[in-house]
Amino acid sequence: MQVTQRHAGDGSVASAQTFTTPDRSRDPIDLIDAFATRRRYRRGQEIYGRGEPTGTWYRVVSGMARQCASFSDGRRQILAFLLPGDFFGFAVADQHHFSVEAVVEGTVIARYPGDRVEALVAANPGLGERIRRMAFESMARMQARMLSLGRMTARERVVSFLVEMAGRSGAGAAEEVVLHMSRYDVADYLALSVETVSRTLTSLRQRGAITLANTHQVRISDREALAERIHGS
Amino acid sequence: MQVTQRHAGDGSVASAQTFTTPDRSRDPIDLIDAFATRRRYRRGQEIYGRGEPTGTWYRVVSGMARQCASFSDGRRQILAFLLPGDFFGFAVADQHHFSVEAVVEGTVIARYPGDRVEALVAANPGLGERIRRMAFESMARMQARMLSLGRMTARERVVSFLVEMAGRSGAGAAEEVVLHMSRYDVADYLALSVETVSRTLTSLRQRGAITLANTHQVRISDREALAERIHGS
DNA sequence: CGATCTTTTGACCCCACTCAAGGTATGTGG
DNA sequence: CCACATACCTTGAGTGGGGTCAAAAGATCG
Repeated sequence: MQVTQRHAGDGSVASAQTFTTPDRSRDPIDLIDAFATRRRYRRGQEIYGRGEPTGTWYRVVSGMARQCASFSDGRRQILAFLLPGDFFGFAVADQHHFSVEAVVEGTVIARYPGDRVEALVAANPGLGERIRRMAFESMARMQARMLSLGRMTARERVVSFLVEMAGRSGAGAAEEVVLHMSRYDVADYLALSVETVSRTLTSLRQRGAITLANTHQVRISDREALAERIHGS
Repeated sequence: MQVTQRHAGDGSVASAQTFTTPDRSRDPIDLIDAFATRRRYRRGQEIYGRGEPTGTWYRVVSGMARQCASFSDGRRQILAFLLPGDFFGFAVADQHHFSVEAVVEGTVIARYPGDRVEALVAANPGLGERIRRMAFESMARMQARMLSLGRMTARERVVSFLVEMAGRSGAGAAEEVVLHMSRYDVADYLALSVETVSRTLTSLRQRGAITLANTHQVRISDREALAERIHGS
């Protein structure tokens, strides 16, 4: 059975928080793993949907997820791609406003009961500090995205997406990027049409800025050429 | 002396956090007022700029501020309008990536030394919880803005802006909105051109959805007519 | 009351979207 | 293992929403 990727959601618009954890041992965040449960998801499968009650924390263990908001007319905006180590799902409201779905087959997600996290935080100030820190980092990332969505051209968005993914996936700024998500996902992340994403990648390849080993393996062959297409600062 | 409103920044692109406090007494956040200092700002005056060191918390006492990112080529994106009660300026990085400027003459800002806030949080878990809550609320608001910037038409953005401002300024959802900021600010908040903002407001007025007492006083005369232009959910 | 900034409106244009069609992966069932 | 179905991806042609350029009227302020 084929799981539909495009429009797999149920017409959701959501609200949940996401942030990344750097990997150092003795990290207070690992305390919460004491009461984690894990679950495996298929490609496109929903981890939670719009309207579901909040109160659970989640962390990507392996694979990848997308947090998305969908209009009833089909328009979709991916608010974030969630990579291993990323937390998501905490909200102040009592219902989720945005859904989260697995992007790759076999994505594993850890779940943490919200009340037990809170109890642990109350007893452990270092954990609270850690969570605040993650929240602030997540906010900074969202602000950068608002810039991108609001004031960058199609090419600038695609370039900064490639650079972002290169920086997040590999250790440091690798030149080889594997885009596990579809062009549709990229388009809805960057608020462009699929066709524009495809055309822009083709154009970057023709200009020698990138090389495409196959559809999902991008090599940044000329970082200068890429960078020069992002104006200002 | 006239302070330039447009392009008042120094070519900034920034990173700071913002969130609102609801007003209930016995709010743990008020503990930090013990070591607040206040300052008054002129219209367009910078509260802090891109590149300035972080380590201070801020709260709008009265007036209004804007957090903005500017490209060297003149493109600007306003990330947030900061109203009385809103906190801003906290960041994980050691330098601000985005500047904050006063929007209205005589805006008063309270400043709190970051290390003293942290010390207080360490001694008072309720305060930490409160800050985390504000951060999550801020994140939810940013996610809604990403939707707006990414997937809404010009009219939808203007409409949701008016509704947002009506909800934030008055108590509840007042029908009378006073836009203290310029059309340029609105445009850069919604990632539109000034002309498009102006044209859209004119169009909404002609359709009877809003009434303009003067340039900055908007009355939502037909909320239905407004709402029907925001598709889906 | 002149200078500067803000707002509006008009004319025109272009970047990115839509529509369309063909090619390429990917996966499932026989 | 192959055939078929169902995505997913790319490219082309044409269109349109919102941007740019221009100009004039309206605010605001020293």
